[in-house]
Amino acid sequence: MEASSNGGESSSPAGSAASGLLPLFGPSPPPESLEDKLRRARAENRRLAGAMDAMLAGRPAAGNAVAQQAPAAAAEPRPGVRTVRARAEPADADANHLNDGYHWRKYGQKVTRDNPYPRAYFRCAHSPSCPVKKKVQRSAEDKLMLVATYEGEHNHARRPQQSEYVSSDASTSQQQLLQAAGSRTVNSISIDSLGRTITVGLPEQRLGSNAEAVVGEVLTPEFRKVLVEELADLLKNDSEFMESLTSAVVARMMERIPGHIS
DNA sequence: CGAGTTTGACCGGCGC
DNA sequence: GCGCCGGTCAAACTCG
Repeated sequence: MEASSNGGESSSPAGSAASGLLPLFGPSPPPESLEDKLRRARAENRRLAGAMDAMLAGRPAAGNAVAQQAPAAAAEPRPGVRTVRARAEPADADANHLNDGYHWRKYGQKVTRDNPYPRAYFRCAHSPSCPVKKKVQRSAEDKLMLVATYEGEHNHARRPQQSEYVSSDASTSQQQLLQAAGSRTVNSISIDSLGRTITVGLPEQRLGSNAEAVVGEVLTPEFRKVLVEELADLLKNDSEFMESLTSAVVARMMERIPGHIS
């Protein structure tokens, strides 16, 4: 899988100064304030996870995908058809695959006239009960940009999957952590999320300690909050994401203006 | 051995 | 009718 190839961007590339890593285990606050903090963190975590879920459910692509309306100048969008653009990992420069949390079966590939890169055709693996199809093709201008076109709506839940987005339960973090625990010691933990690798550093006093011993402490709402904040930060600083988000919002608003012709 | 992918063939819509 | 093109099929193939 592309996520495990670790070829993606990292918020704190391995080998960089420790200042780039997020301190996880600061000096312990008094127990009473910790409870409050945990409650707050839990609530915020739920809120962000919910917002993210809503965003992703509305437009099926996750990964580092950015869903957007069809360009305003393009032909009127067909109902149930959504276009999603996503930056591919450089390590996957040849792959036409977009991880969006659903299970797809490829049923064809075709070179089209206006694009030197082949277009791949996928059907939801739940077909024929699920009618959703998608087409994935690299952008002719930017070969690292994948353009996916989704047709139809899934009539089933996403499959549980590692390396997707921060979920509201601990399983994702746990899987990553157990992976980390496979090694004797850890000084940072990398989590692939939204197609990016987020590296969270452990404080000095934890360096070299047994990974399994660290896992229990790291599986906390605090840790997950750090993850969500790191994710939000990544997206905030991603000009491409912000640009696409802005155009999507503007398109939605224009749709709601009576008399507006898109 | 089953699930998933590849790839050439085939089909239908569309413009000329 | 013909050719082009996008989309789909299905047999062969690969991989775990």
